[in-house]
Amino acid sequence: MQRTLKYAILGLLNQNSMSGYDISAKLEGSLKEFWSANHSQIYPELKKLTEEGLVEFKIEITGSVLERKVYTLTAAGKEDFTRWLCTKADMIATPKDVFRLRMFFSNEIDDETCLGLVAHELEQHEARLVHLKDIEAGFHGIPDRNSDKFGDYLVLTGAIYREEAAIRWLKRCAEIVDGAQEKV
Amino acid sequence: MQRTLKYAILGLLNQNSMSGYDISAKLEGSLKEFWSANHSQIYPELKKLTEEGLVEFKIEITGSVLERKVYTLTAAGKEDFTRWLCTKADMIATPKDVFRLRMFFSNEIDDETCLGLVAHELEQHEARLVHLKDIEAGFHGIPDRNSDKFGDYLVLTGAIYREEAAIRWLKRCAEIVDGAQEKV
DNA sequence: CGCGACATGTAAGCAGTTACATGATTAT
DNA sequence: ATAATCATGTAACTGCTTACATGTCGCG
Repeated sequence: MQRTLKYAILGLLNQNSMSGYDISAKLEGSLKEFWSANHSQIYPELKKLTEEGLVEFKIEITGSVLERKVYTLTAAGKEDFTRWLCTKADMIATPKDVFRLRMFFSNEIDDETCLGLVAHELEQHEARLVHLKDIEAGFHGIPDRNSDKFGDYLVLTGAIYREEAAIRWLKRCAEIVDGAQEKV
Repeated sequence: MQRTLKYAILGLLNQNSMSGYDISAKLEGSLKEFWSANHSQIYPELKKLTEEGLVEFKIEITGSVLERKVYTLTAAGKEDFTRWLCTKADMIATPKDVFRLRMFFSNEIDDETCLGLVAHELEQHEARLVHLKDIEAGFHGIPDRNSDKFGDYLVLTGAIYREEAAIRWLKRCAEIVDGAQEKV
C-alpha cells in the first residue's frame, strides 16, 4: 500500500490551493513524464483525503452557478506530506514496458517487421524528446533552489536523459538486426 | 484491455513447454527488467488461457506424488501470440516513478536530506548496473539472430542503457543541488 | 447556436499485490 | 530433523482504466 497518488495530490496542494480539475491538468503537464491519473481517480481520492482530515475545501463560484471546490492542505496534511517526501524508498522493481517485451521475443519476428516496429517506437521517442527540449528551452539556466520550478527542472532533465537512452538503444537494436541480416 | 501478461506467458511457452512455476522463475530472471508477475497472477491466467484454448497441459509427476502441470501452446495460441508480436503499438504513456515524484517536490527538502535521497537511489542503480554488466559478460558477442538468446541480449542492452541514463541523471541532480547550495 | 474548455462525479471491470493455505522433495 | 526449494492454488484488497452521466461558461 503505497498511496502514491495521495502524495502527488498533497504535494501539488502544498504548492498552491487548487481544484480537482486543476490537479488533473497538472498531471497532464510536466508531471506526466513520471506520474499520471485520470479525473475518475482524482475526485474520489480528494474525497478520501478530506475524510482523513489531510485536506479541506471551500466552494467557489465561477460565473453565476458553476461550482468549484478549492482544496487546501491542513496542518496534518502538510506534516504527512513532508514525512513522505523525506523518506528513503526502495527503487521501483519493474518499470513495465510492452515494447521491450516484444523485443525479448524478437527472434520470432522477421527482419523487416522487426525494423518496422523499432522505427515506429523510435519515431515516438524522438517526437517526445523534441517536445521535452522545447520545454527545456523555456528555462533560462537552473531555477532558484527554493522555487517550485526547481523540481520541475530536475525531472525534466531526467526525462530528457531517459528519452536519449531509449533512442540510443532503439538505434542499436536496428543496427544489430541489420547486422545479423547482413551476416546471412 | 491489453492482456500483456497473457502474451508474456504465450511467448515463454512458445520457446519451451513449461509449468506455472517455471514461468514464475523466468519472470524473476532476465525478463524482470521490464515485466514481472507473482505466481498468484500466473496460475489464474494459465487457467484462463486453457479455457480459451490457447494452451493445454499434461500432468507430470516429480518424485512419487508431486504434480506438475506442463503447459504447451496450441495452434490457436501460437497464432494469437504471433499476431500480437508483430503489432505496432503506442509508446507507453507514463512509466511511473516514485523517486522522480519526490524530486519534483525537491524544493521542499533541505540540501542534506535531498543529497541523501539521491545517494540512496544512486547506490541501488549502480548495484543494478554491476549486476547487468555481469550478465552481459556471459554473452560472447551478439547471439544468433534466430535463437532465444537474441531477444535476451537486446533487452539486456536496453536495461544497461536505461541504468546508465538513470545514474547520469542522479549524478547531475547531486551536482545541481550542491551547486545551488554553494551559490548561497 | 454550437463548440471547446471548465467542472464534478459514479460504475464496472481489469491488473496487480499481499496474504492465506497446503503439501512434497531434496540437500545439509 | 530442518531448511530451502519445488509446486499449486484462492481471497481480499489496492490501483488504475474506460465508460457512463451531467451540467456551465465563454467565445465566435
